[in-house]
Amino acid sequence: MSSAPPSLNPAQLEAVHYLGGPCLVLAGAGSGKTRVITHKIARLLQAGYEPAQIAAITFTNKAAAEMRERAKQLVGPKAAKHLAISTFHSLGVRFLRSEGARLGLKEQFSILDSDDVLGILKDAGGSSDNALARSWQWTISLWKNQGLNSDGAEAAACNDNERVAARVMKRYEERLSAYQAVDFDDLIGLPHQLLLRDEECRTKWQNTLRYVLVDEYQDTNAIQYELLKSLVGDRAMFTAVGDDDQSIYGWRGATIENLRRLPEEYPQLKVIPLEQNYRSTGSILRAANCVIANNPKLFEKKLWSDFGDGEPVRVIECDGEEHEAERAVARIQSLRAQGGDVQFKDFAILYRANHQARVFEKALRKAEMPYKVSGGQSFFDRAEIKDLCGWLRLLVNNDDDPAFLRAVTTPKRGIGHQTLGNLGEFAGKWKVSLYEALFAESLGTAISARAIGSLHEFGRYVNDLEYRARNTTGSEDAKALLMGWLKDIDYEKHLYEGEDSEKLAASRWSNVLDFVDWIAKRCGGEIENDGGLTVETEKKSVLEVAQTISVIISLAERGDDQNVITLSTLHASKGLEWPHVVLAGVNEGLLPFKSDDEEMTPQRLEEERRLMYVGITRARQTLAVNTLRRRKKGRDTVQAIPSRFIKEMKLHEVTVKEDPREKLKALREAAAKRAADSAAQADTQR
DNA sequence: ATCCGTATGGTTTTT
DNA sequence: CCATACGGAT
Repeated sequence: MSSAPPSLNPAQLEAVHYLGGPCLVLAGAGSGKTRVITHKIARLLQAGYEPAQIAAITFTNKAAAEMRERAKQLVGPKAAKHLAISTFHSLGVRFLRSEGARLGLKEQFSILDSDDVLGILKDAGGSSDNALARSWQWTISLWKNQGLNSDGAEAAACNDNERVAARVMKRYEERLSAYQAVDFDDLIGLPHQLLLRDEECRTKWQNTLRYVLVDEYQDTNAIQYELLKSLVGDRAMFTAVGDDDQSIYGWRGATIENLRRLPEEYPQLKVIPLEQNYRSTGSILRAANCVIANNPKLFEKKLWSDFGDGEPVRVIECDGEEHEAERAVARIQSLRAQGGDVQFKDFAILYRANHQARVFEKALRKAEMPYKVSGGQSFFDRAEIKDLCGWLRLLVNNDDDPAFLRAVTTPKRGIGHQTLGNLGEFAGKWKVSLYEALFAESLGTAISARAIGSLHEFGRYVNDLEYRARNTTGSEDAKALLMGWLKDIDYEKHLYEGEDSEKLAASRWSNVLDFVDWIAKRCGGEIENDGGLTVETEKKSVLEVAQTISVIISLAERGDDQNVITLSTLHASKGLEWPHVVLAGVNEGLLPFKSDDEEMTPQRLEEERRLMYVGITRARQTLAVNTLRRRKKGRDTVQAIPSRFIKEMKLHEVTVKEDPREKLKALREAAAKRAADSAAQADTQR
């Protein structure tokens, strides 16, 4: 974290204490926005609001958890516990759990993730083509975010593809309601619809959440804005915190229109810019300001800090990708060699596109330096692992409906959406889980005898497996049990049938085997040779291990405490900071990114520039900007020109009007580093 | 028509 | 490196 000042600065104070009406805090990078939000929460409590009446909305679970943690330190655990700090989506879940009945949704509805949705769309649209199904998913999501249902979409469809998508959407809607399931878009869209049309409900919620704070406001999309508006009502007691210069999710539907509209729709809006930065040196901030100055401004804002100039921003010219990676490695080594307490975790290498990570990974491995690639999809996100986790979750908790749906359909066992729809309806009527409904006496009234047969068979199998999982301990037996299970459900065959490429299916199967080993190992009982001592680890049942999987996953996904170099996309780096940052591949075509088939509009370029701005402002002490002289394009290497953003940083037009002694010191250090750098570089080139 | 091989080229992603 | 696209072969 940045070194926080002992007290709030005047702008922060104003933002915290203004409770009189709608408020927009323009929080520049590193300006202490989380601090403002948490202090404002404390201020609201002081002003007489109940914790449960204060909502703070973020975009990611991680941000929400962090916010709650920070609030806890300020207002104490008791109050913090009741604060409504959550993501847009989990607020939607909470809303629908309590109000869903008004929409015919049972309390225990299921939430589908995007893989689930893809599967349903392929099924509903009768296509096994992933790309096609994904394009439907994309189109449908866009429609939903405009507030359209399938009828509206049908009318709005302007070409054949869209008309097909609209028809698929119709069937998709039917499936969702039959399964008593919603997708991520519904978590925002349905509450919005309900608030709009049900006055009683609207009043109730406006009285429940009396003050709303929104973090990363520049990332909201059109429907989130509408939801917010109906949530705060005419009283308009809210604070939006955001930075138009860090809006980098336009391609995902986020719109800075929402920032433009705010002062128009709320003329009494209080706008407070936070311009003092507590993160970066003067050189870094100057470069950032210069770059962003090329964008038309929505609100005037200029970052400054009183840390002094620090190291100048360095532009590093490289021959090609490999050379760039070598130089980055050399740079890290030389900065560490300079002494001080420079850790691996103090470094980040940031790039535009994921594939750029490869070369760096290779170079870091070669230099035996530890690193992590953030943003790369986790082992547990793979479809095959999610399938198996679905089964395990069902064993742990029979009433986990999404897990039930996943397990009952993987692999296909003659239980189709018709049957599941009926089962879902039945379960909804009697307010029981799908699994419970399975064994109900009166199920015969809702479902054909044949289907009941398959369902009962499935239920008995799950029951039996659960029993065995509970009573199997030790890794040997556990492995046998798990392999037996996979054989029973014929999962390997399922993989090979579901995948047209044999190679891919084989790699999926090998992931499955890894997963089995991973669980089995945790069941213990193995004789381990630990430093000459023979230790028999404690035995656990398969079911016990299954119970802890979600915890283990969340632990594995974190790992912020590890002392490793971070490799990350610029997008994923937003909100984070490192003492030393390397921006990789800052060349025309890559950053700003230019695709062959899409035109570079001014808006596009502006978003790319904001991306550059985000990258620059991640750095606390040193920033290196890499350019390539040649870059790989497919087979051959082509000439590459430095990004226009480099010129925009105006690194050479700097007139330093700081303490001359500071300047001298900086120069000396820079010279020393250059020497060390080129020495290290010469080394690696040997 | 379908399948397999090689060629080609490559954004960004949370819920 | 991996996914998709397209062309040649069956």
